[in-house]
Amino acid sequence: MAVGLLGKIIRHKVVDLWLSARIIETEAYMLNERGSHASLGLTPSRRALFMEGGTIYMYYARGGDSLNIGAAGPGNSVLIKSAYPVTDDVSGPESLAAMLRLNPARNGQPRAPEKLCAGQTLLCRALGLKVPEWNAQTLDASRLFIDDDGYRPDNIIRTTRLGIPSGRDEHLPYRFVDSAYASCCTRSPLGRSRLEGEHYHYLDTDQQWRT
DNA sequence: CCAAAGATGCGCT
DNA sequence: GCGCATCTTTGGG
Repeated sequence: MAVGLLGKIIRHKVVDLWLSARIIETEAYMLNERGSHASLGLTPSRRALFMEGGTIYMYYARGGDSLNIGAAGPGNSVLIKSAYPVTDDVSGPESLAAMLRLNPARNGQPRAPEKLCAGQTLLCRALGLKVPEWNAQTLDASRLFIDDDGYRPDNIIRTTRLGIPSGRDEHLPYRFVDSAYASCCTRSPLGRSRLEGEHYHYLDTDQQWRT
């Protein structure tokens, strides 16, 4: 599911505008694995992780709102980590302008489009997604949904998730990035001194096709 | 009630 | 790559 969401467009309606962004980076989290919130057990703030597949789980990460979509099976979910703003027939220039206003840089200046949704909390800010409004809710074609315009990533990078402390299954290769947008994700996996085969892999075409 | 710990972001080097 | 701001959740006293 984390791979399948790459390239899809997430759309959120704010007042009378659809705000849209293409998903370029995702991470998978599983119930039976130490990196996930679900593995910490069922509490009121984590209840959405144990609801029906498709339920939205939002939580605060270091002060900002973060978006997950529940997968099949209790406790499994996909964290939407970064995206790239989309302007098309549904979201015109005024939608992009609204996103820029919702997520200005710290100094108040507008961000470059490449940086507007380059992180899990930045994405939520740009799309106007808030924990109190969307946690434990379901997708809704009239307000928030995942769209498919036919785009498919040519190459997908598979690597380890960010921010997982050691001893918490930090080695699991559950982070996925559309390589065409690698420079616009949370942190590029393709830095100098990052080696293909050691720090990251490209997903087999075979594996990509199956998803 | 308080301290500590995050599935982070930013600015600086 | 590192330090620091940030703010909610959680668990212990």
